[in-house]
Amino acid sequence: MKIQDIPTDKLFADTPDLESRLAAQEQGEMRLWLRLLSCATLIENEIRSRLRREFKTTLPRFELMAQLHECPEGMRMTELSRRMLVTNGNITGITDQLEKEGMLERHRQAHDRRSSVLRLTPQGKKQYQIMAAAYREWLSAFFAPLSAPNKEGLLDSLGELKLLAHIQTHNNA
Amino acid sequence: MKIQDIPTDKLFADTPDLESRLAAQEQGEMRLWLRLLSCATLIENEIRSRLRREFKTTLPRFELMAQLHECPEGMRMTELSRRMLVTNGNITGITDQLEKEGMLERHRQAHDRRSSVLRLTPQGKKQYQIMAAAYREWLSAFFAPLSAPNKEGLLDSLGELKLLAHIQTHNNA
DNA sequence: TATTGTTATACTCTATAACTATA
DNA sequence: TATAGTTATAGAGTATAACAATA
Repeated sequence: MKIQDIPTDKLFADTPDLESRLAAQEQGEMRLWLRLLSCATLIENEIRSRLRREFKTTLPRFELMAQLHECPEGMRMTELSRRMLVTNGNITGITDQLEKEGMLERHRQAHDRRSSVLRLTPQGKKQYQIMAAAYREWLSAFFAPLSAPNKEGLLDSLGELKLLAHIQTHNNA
Repeated sequence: MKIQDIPTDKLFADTPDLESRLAAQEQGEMRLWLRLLSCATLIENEIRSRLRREFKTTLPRFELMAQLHECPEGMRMTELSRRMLVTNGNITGITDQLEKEGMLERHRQAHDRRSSVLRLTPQGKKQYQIMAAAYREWLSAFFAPLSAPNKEGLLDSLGELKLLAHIQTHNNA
Protein backbone atom coordinates (compact mmCIF):
# COMPACT_ATOMS: atom_id res chain seq x y z
CA MET A 1 0.00 0.00 0.00
CA LYS A 2 1.39 3.32 -1.01
CA ILE A 3 1.20 6.34 1.12
CA GLN A 4 -0.78 8.05 -1.58
CA ASP A 5 -3.50 5.48 -1.11
CA ILE A 6 -4.01 6.16 2.57
CA PRO A 7 -7.06 8.35 3.05
CA THR A 8 -6.07 11.78 4.20
CA ASP A 9 -8.14 11.66 7.33
CA LYS A 10 -6.44 8.48 8.47
CA LEU A 11 -3.01 9.68 7.53
CA PHE A 12 -3.36 12.67 9.76
CA ALA A 13 -5.82 11.27 12.27
CA ASP A 14 -3.38 10.73 15.09
CA THR A 15 -0.83 13.27 14.06
CA PRO A 16 -2.67 16.45 14.91
CA ASP A 17 0.32 17.49 16.98
CA LEU A 18 2.64 18.03 14.09
CA GLU A 19 0.11 20.01 12.18
CA SER A 20 -1.25 22.08 15.00
CA ARG A 21 2.17 22.70 16.42
CA LEU A 22 3.30 24.00 13.08
CA ALA A 23 0.25 26.12 12.75
CA ALA A 24 0.63 27.42 16.27
CA GLN A 25 4.26 28.21 15.67
CA GLU A 26 3.46 30.10 12.51
CA GLN A 27 0.77 32.01 14.33
CA GLY A 28 3.32 32.85 17.00
CA GLU A 29 5.79 34.05 14.42
CA MET A 30 3.14 36.14 12.77
CA ARG A 31 2.27 37.75 16.08
CA LEU A 32 5.89 38.40 16.85
CA TRP A 33 6.43 39.93 13.44
CA LEU A 34 3.37 42.15 13.65
CA ARG A 35 4.46 43.37 17.05
CA LEU A 36 7.95 44.08 15.81
CA LEU A 37 6.56 45.91 12.81
CA SER A 38 4.16 47.91 14.96
CA CYS A 39 6.91 49.13 17.21
CA ALA A 40 9.15 50.09 14.34
CA THR A 41 6.35 51.78 12.45
CA LEU A 42 5.03 53.74 15.41
CA ILE A 43 8.44 55.12 16.25
CA GLU A 44 9.46 55.62 12.65
CA ASN A 45 6.28 57.52 11.79
CA GLU A 46 6.80 59.77 14.74
CA ILE A 47 10.38 60.46 13.76
CA ARG A 48 9.48 61.06 10.13
CA SER A 49 6.79 63.46 11.21
CA ARG A 50 9.10 65.39 13.53
CA LEU A 51 11.89 65.53 10.99
CA ARG A 52 9.43 67.03 8.56
CA ARG A 53 7.83 69.39 11.03
CA GLU A 54 10.90 70.63 12.83
CA PHE A 55 13.60 70.36 10.20
CA LYS A 56 11.74 70.21 6.88
CA THR A 57 13.54 67.03 5.95
CA THR A 58 12.94 63.32 5.50
CA LEU A 59 14.33 60.10 6.93
CA PRO A 60 16.25 59.09 3.78
CA ARG A 61 17.80 62.55 3.58
CA PHE A 62 18.73 62.36 7.25
CA GLU A 63 20.16 58.87 6.78
CA LEU A 64 22.30 59.97 3.88
CA MET A 65 23.67 62.86 5.92
CA ALA A 66 24.30 60.49 8.81
CA GLN A 67 26.35 58.22 6.55
CA LEU A 68 28.44 61.15 5.39
CA HIS A 69 28.84 62.49 8.89
CA GLU A 70 30.32 59.18 9.98
CA CYS A 71 32.68 59.29 7.04
CA PRO A 72 34.25 62.75 7.00
CA GLU A 73 36.66 61.84 4.21
CA GLY A 74 33.64 61.44 1.95
CA MET A 75 31.88 58.59 0.26
CA ARG A 76 31.10 57.59 -3.29
CA MET A 77 27.51 57.34 -4.38
CA THR A 78 27.60 53.65 -5.23
CA GLU A 79 28.86 52.97 -1.72
CA LEU A 80 25.94 54.96 -0.35
CA SER A 81 23.49 53.01 -2.47
CA ARG A 82 24.91 49.78 -1.06
CA ARG A 83 24.63 50.93 2.51
CA MET A 84 21.18 52.42 2.18
CA LEU A 85 19.91 49.47 0.13
CA VAL A 86 18.52 51.60 -2.65
CA THR A 87 19.52 52.03 -6.28
CA ASN A 88 21.97 54.47 -7.77
CA GLY A 89 19.24 56.53 -9.31
CA ASN A 90 17.62 57.13 -5.96
CA ILE A 91 20.88 58.26 -4.44
CA THR A 92 21.27 60.73 -7.29
CA GLY A 93 17.85 62.18 -6.50
CA ILE A 94 18.43 62.57 -2.77
CA THR A 95 21.91 63.92 -3.41
CA ASP A 96 20.53 66.52 -5.82
CA GLN A 97 18.17 67.80 -3.16
CA LEU A 98 20.79 67.95 -0.44
CA GLU A 99 23.30 69.60 -2.75
CA LYS A 100 20.75 72.21 -3.74
CA GLU A 101 20.16 72.94 -0.07
CA GLY A 102 23.88 73.34 0.46
CA MET A 103 24.17 70.36 2.80
CA LEU A 104 26.76 68.48 0.78
CA GLU A 105 29.06 68.78 -2.21
CA ARG A 106 30.06 66.50 -5.06
CA HIS A 107 33.83 66.34 -5.37
CA ARG A 108 34.91 64.94 -8.73
CA GLN A 109 37.89 62.63 -8.65
CA ALA A 110 40.93 63.29 -10.78
CA HIS A 111 42.01 59.66 -10.92
CA ASP A 112 38.58 58.30 -11.82
CA ARG A 113 36.48 60.82 -13.59
CA ARG A 114 33.41 58.63 -13.62
CA SER A 115 32.88 58.93 -9.92
CA SER A 116 32.56 61.68 -7.37
CA VAL A 117 32.87 61.73 -3.63
CA LEU A 118 30.18 63.28 -1.47
CA ARG A 119 31.09 65.30 1.58
CA LEU A 120 29.00 67.32 3.98
CA THR A 121 29.59 71.03 3.81
CA PRO A 122 30.34 72.79 7.11
CA GLN A 123 26.75 73.95 7.06
CA GLY A 124 25.55 70.38 6.45
CA LYS A 125 27.66 69.05 9.26
CA LYS A 126 26.34 71.67 11.62
CA GLN A 127 22.77 71.02 10.58
CA TYR A 128 23.20 67.27 10.94
CA GLN A 129 24.52 67.62 14.46
CA ILE A 130 21.54 69.70 15.47
CA MET A 131 19.14 67.17 14.00
CA ALA A 132 20.98 64.20 15.44
CA ALA A 133 20.81 65.66 18.92
CA ALA A 134 17.06 66.09 18.60
CA TYR A 135 16.78 62.61 17.14
CA ARG A 136 18.54 61.08 20.13
CA GLU A 137 16.32 63.03 22.45
CA TRP A 138 13.15 61.80 20.71
CA LEU A 139 14.40 58.26 20.94
CA SER A 140 15.01 58.57 24.62
CA ALA A 141 11.38 59.36 25.17
CA PHE A 142 10.49 56.02 23.62
CA PHE A 143 13.21 53.82 25.06
CA ALA A 144 14.26 55.31 28.36
CA PRO A 145 11.31 53.89 30.32
CA LEU A 146 12.23 50.36 29.20
CA SER A 147 13.81 48.35 31.98
CA ALA A 148 17.52 47.67 31.64
CA PRO A 149 17.13 43.88 31.34
CA ASN A 150 14.55 44.40 28.64
CA LYS A 151 16.89 46.62 26.73
CA GLU A 152 19.69 44.11 26.94
CA GLY A 153 17.45 41.25 26.00
CA LEU A 154 16.07 43.15 23.07
CA LEU A 155 19.51 44.06 21.82
CA ASP A 156 20.65 40.44 21.96
CA SER A 157 17.57 38.89 20.44
CA LEU A 158 17.36 41.47 17.70
CA GLY A 159 21.01 40.88 16.98
CA GLU A 160 20.31 37.23 16.37
CA LEU A 161 17.26 38.03 14.28
CA LYS A 162 19.17 40.52 12.21
CA LEU A 163 21.76 37.92 11.39
CA LEU A 164 19.09 35.49 10.32
CA ALA A 165 17.43 38.14 8.22
CA HIS A 166 20.66 38.96 6.45
CA ILE A 167 21.24 35.33 5.63
CA GLN A 168 17.70 34.89 4.48
CA THR A 169 17.67 37.86 2.15
CA HIS A 170 20.92 36.74 0.54
CA ASN A 171 19.82 33.27 -0.28
CA ASN A 172 17.41 34.38 -2.92
CA ALA A 173 19.22 37.42 -4.21
CA MET B 1 21.23 48.26 -11.54
CA LYS B 2 18.97 46.26 -9.35
CA ILE B 3 19.60 45.65 -5.68
CA GLN B 4 19.51 41.98 -6.43
CA ASP B 5 22.47 42.45 -8.72
CA ILE B 6 24.72 43.75 -6.03
CA PRO B 7 27.11 40.94 -5.13
CA THR B 8 26.60 39.75 -1.59
CA ASP B 9 30.25 40.07 -0.69
CA LYS B 10 30.26 43.69 -1.73
CA LEU B 11 26.98 44.39 -0.10
CA PHE B 12 28.09 43.23 3.30
CA ALA B 13 31.85 42.91 3.17
CA ASP B 14 33.14 45.74 5.30
CA THR B 15 30.35 48.14 4.71
CA PRO B 16 28.97 49.13 8.05
CA ASP B 17 25.25 49.65 7.90
CA LEU B 18 22.74 51.76 9.70
CA GLU B 19 23.51 50.19 13.02
CA SER B 20 27.24 49.80 13.10
CA ARG B 21 27.60 53.37 11.95
CA LEU B 22 27.09 54.72 15.44
CA ALA B 23 28.14 51.70 17.45
CA ALA B 24 31.27 53.33 18.73
CA GLN B 25 30.02 56.74 19.67
CA GLU B 26 26.48 56.21 20.71
CA GLN B 27 25.58 53.32 22.94
CA GLY B 28 22.24 52.35 24.25
CA GLU B 29 19.03 53.64 22.87
CA MET B 30 20.23 54.76 19.47
CA ARG B 31 21.89 51.42 18.95
CA LEU B 32 18.84 49.52 20.06
CA TRP B 33 16.63 51.59 17.79
CA LEU B 34 18.82 51.17 14.74
CA ARG B 35 18.95 47.44 15.31
CA LEU B 36 15.19 47.26 15.65
CA LEU B 37 14.77 49.34 12.52
CA SER B 38 17.27 47.22 10.61
CA CYS B 39 15.42 44.03 11.44
CA ALA B 40 12.06 45.45 10.51
CA THR B 41 13.31 47.02 7.30
CA LEU B 42 15.17 43.95 6.11
CA ILE B 43 12.17 41.71 6.59
CA GLU B 44 9.68 44.28 5.37
CA ASN B 45 11.59 44.94 2.16
CA GLU B 46 11.77 41.26 1.43
CA ILE B 47 8.06 40.83 2.01
CA ARG B 48 7.15 43.88 -0.08
CA SER B 49 9.27 42.54 -2.88
CA ARG B 50 7.69 39.08 -2.75
CA LEU B 51 4.15 40.44 -2.52
CA ARG B 52 4.83 42.47 -5.61
CA ARG B 53 6.59 39.70 -7.49
CA GLU B 54 4.31 36.80 -6.63
CA PHE B 55 0.94 38.45 -6.07
CA LYS B 56 1.20 41.83 -7.82
CA THR B 57 0.14 43.59 -4.66
CA THR B 58 1.55 45.84 -1.95
CA LEU B 59 1.92 45.73 1.80
CA PRO B 60 -0.75 48.35 2.56
CA ARG B 61 -3.22 46.54 0.30
CA PHE B 62 -2.39 43.24 1.97
CA GLU B 63 -2.75 44.78 5.41
CA LEU B 64 -6.11 46.27 4.61
CA MET B 65 -7.30 42.88 3.45
CA ALA B 66 -5.88 41.30 6.60
CA GLN B 67 -7.86 43.74 8.74
CA LEU B 68 -11.06 42.85 6.92
CA HIS B 69 -10.33 39.15 7.08
CA GLU B 70 -10.04 39.39 10.85
CA CYS B 71 -13.36 41.18 10.94
CA PRO B 72 -15.81 39.24 8.75
CA GLU B 73 -18.72 41.43 9.75
CA GLY B 74 -16.95 44.29 8.05
CA MET B 75 -15.27 47.49 9.10
CA ARG B 76 -15.80 51.18 8.54
CA MET B 77 -13.14 53.17 6.76
CA THR B 78 -12.39 55.50 9.64
CA GLU B 79 -11.74 52.50 11.83
CA LEU B 80 -9.36 51.19 9.20
CA SER B 81 -7.54 54.49 9.03
CA ARG B 82 -7.14 54.43 12.79
CA ARG B 83 -5.75 50.92 12.79
CA MET B 84 -3.45 51.37 9.85
CA LEU B 85 -2.18 54.70 11.07
CA VAL B 86 -2.96 56.57 7.88
CA THR B 87 -5.47 59.24 6.92
CA ASN B 88 -8.97 58.79 5.57
CA GLY B 89 -8.00 59.89 2.11
CA ASN B 90 -5.38 57.17 1.86
CA ILE B 91 -7.86 54.51 2.89
CA THR B 92 -10.18 55.74 0.15
CA GLY B 93 -7.41 55.31 -2.39
CA ILE B 94 -6.42 51.80 -1.33
CA THR B 95 -10.07 50.81 -1.06
CA ASP B 96 -10.74 52.05 -4.59
CA GLN B 97 -7.99 49.83 -5.94
CA LEU B 98 -9.13 46.75 -4.05
CA GLU B 99 -12.75 47.30 -5.00
CA LYS B 100 -11.80 47.64 -8.64
CA GLU B 101 -9.98 44.33 -8.39
CA GLY B 102 -13.06 42.74 -6.87
CA MET B 103 -11.40 42.00 -3.53
CA LEU B 104 -13.86 43.91 -1.38
CA GLU B 105 -17.18 45.74 -1.47
CA ARG B 106 -18.50 48.92 0.07
CA HIS B 107 -21.78 48.29 1.86
CA ARG B 108 -23.66 51.49 2.56
CA GLN B 109 -25.37 51.71 5.91
CA ALA B 110 -29.08 52.41 6.18
CA HIS B 111 -28.86 53.87 9.68
CA ASP B 112 -25.90 56.14 8.94
CA ARG B 113 -25.71 57.08 5.36
CA ARG B 114 -22.45 58.92 5.72
CA SER B 115 -20.51 55.75 6.31
CA SER B 116 -20.05 52.46 4.57
CA VAL B 117 -18.77 49.12 5.78
CA LEU B 118 -16.05 47.28 3.89
CA ARG B 119 -16.20 43.53 3.52
CA LEU B 120 -14.05 41.11 1.57
CA THR B 121 -15.79 39.42 -1.31
CA PRO B 122 -15.57 35.61 -1.48
CA GLN B 123 -12.88 36.08 -4.09
CA GLY B 124 -11.05 38.52 -1.87
CA LYS B 125 -11.23 36.16 1.07
CA LYS B 126 -9.89 33.31 -1.02
CA GLN B 127 -7.10 35.43 -2.42
CA TYR B 128 -6.17 36.69 1.03
CA GLN B 129 -5.92 33.20 2.38
CA ILE B 130 -3.58 32.17 -0.40
CA MET B 131 -1.40 35.20 0.20
CA ALA B 132 -1.49 34.83 3.96
CA ALA B 133 -0.29 31.24 3.74
CA ALA B 134 2.67 32.33 1.65
CA TYR B 135 3.26 35.25 3.99
CA ARG B 136 3.42 32.95 7.01
CA GLU B 137 5.81 30.69 5.19
CA TRP B 138 8.10 33.58 4.33
CA LEU B 139 8.05 34.72 7.94
CA SER B 140 8.95 31.28 9.16
CA ALA B 141 12.15 31.40 7.18
CA PHE B 142 13.12 34.48 9.15
CA PHE B 143 11.87 33.57 12.59
CA ALA B 144 11.89 29.80 12.87
CA PRO B 145 15.62 29.55 13.59
CA LEU B 146 15.24 31.90 16.55
CA SER B 147 15.45 30.06 19.86
CA ALA B 148 12.23 29.71 21.78
CA PRO B 149 13.40 31.80 24.75
CA ASN B 150 14.45 34.52 22.37
CA LYS B 151 11.05 34.52 20.76
CA GLU B 152 9.28 34.76 24.08
CA GLY B 153 11.59 37.44 25.32
CA LEU B 154 11.15 39.43 22.15
CA LEU B 155 7.40 39.20 22.32
CA ASP B 156 7.36 40.45 25.90
CA SER B 157 9.86 43.23 25.50
CA LEU B 158 8.32 44.45 22.28
CA GLY B 159 4.95 44.41 24.00
CA GLU B 160 6.26 46.77 26.62
CA LEU B 161 7.92 48.95 24.02
CA LYS B 162 4.78 49.11 21.95
CA LEU B 163 2.84 50.32 24.95
CA LEU B 164 5.40 53.03 25.60
CA ALA B 165 5.35 54.04 21.95
CA HIS B 166 1.60 54.35 21.97
CA ILE B 167 1.68 56.54 25.04
CA GLN B 168 4.45 58.63 23.58
CA THR B 169 2.77 59.24 20.25
CA HIS B 170 -0.53 60.11 21.85
CA ASN B 171 0.88 62.73 24.15
CA ASN B 172 1.53 65.14 21.34
CA ALA B 173 -1.29 64.16 19.05
C1' DT C 1 -21.22 71.84 14.79
C1' DA C 2 -19.00 67.42 14.30
C1' DT C 3 -18.24 63.35 11.66
C1' DT C 4 -17.75 60.21 7.44
C1' DG C 5 -15.90 59.74 3.47
C1' DT C 6 -14.32 61.88 -1.02
C1' DT C 7 -11.55 64.63 -3.98
C1' DA C 8 -7.55 67.21 -5.39
C1' DT C 9 -2.82 68.31 -5.03
C1' DA C 10 1.87 67.99 -4.33
C1' DC C 11 5.81 65.62 -2.70
C1' DT C 12 8.88 61.78 -1.62
C1' DC C 13 10.46 57.34 -2.24
C1' DT C 14 10.97 53.37 -5.11
C1' DA C 15 11.95 50.19 -9.10
C1' DT C 16 13.25 49.66 -13.74
C1' DA C 17 15.74 50.61 -17.58
C1' DA C 18 18.14 53.17 -21.06
C1' DC C 19 21.84 56.17 -21.39
C1' DT C 20 26.83 58.72 -20.94
C1' DA C 21 31.36 58.82 -19.96
C1' DT C 22 34.70 56.88 -18.43
C1' DA C 23 37.79 52.68 -17.09
C1' DT D 1 33.22 44.72 -21.25
C1' DA D 2 32.41 46.59 -16.89
C1' DT D 3 31.59 50.42 -13.80
C1' DA D 4 29.88 55.23 -11.93
C1' DG D 5 26.60 58.05 -12.19
C1' DT D 6 22.59 60.25 -14.69
C1' DT D 7 18.14 60.65 -16.67
C1' DA D 8 13.44 59.32 -17.58
C1' DT D 9 9.34 57.13 -16.36
C1' DA D 10 5.81 55.18 -13.81
C1' DG D 11 3.66 53.78 -9.59
C1' DA D 12 2.70 53.84 -4.70
C1' DG D 13 2.21 55.97 -0.22
C1' DT D 14 1.63 60.03 2.44
C1' DA D 15 0.07 64.61 4.31
C1' DT D 16 -2.80 68.38 3.83
C1' DA D 17 -6.76 70.72 3.00
C1' DA D 18 -11.13 71.80 0.96
C1' DC D 19 -15.48 69.68 0.25
C1' DA D 20 -20.35 67.22 0.38
C1' DA D 21 -23.56 64.63 2.74
C1' DT D 22 -25.21 63.37 6.90
C1' DA D 23 -25.60 63.22 11.91
